[in-house]
Amino acid sequence: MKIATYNVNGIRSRLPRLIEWLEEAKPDVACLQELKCADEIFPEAEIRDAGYGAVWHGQKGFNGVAILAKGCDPEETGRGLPGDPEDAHSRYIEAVVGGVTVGSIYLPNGNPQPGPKFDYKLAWMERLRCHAEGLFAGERPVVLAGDYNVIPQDEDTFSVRAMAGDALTQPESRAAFRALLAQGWTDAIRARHPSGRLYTFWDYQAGAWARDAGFRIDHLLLSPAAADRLADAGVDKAIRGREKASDHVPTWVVLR
DNA sequence: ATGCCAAACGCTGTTTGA
Repeated sequence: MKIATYNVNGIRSRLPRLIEWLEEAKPDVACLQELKCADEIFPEAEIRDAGYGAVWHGQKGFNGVAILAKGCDPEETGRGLPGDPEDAHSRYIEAVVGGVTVGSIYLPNGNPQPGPKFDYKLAWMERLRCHAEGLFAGERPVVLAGDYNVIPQDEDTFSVRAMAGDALTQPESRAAFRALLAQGWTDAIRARHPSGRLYTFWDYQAGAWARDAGFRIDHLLLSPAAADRLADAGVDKAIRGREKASDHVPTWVVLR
């Protein structure tokens, strides 16, 4: 069972690239982020024609998350991260597919920091930790996949110095990510590739792709029951070099 | 210290965000 996460950066402008990747990579489950479209204009028909059922939590202009499942409809188990009824951002959706609970996460970027956006990021991470604790306690296979907007360690960025002031590398961001992992989740890419640079994002600006100035911010966290089944994990790096590419690339695991 | 870029929105540029 192949489960992928892909921040598409606008599902309508990315649709040909998304369909192409679905046909090539054939994930059983695809968690999408940054749909940047309202619920009523989600391209359900095109995705169904490509062989995927979907659940989505959209938002006009920015944010928006979805879960796609090959040959079936994901069974939605939640939308919106619990813990703050005032939070109107569409950044979390959860579903069960083939006995695996899957969460699609679009964690706040948090820049500029310090400031209210960074405070929102940290509060969101604490809410995620609380929700993840409940999922973890269920002792079932769970995959929390998405754009975490956290560079976990120095080797996950092209330049520690360039990113020193960025919300993605702040000690508070890293500590919150570690607190989540400390519940017992497995960072699948690092479990499979303990060392080396495996970036998942390259900025559109300043020729970042051409000079391989990327970072690793798209993660798949596995509960023990899912980690026991981990067969492979990887990053579809070449996708970034295509015409009209997202600034993120698909990142995936294979579970036995 | 700033802009580099891209998408959405909606209109020939502005806003938002990464």
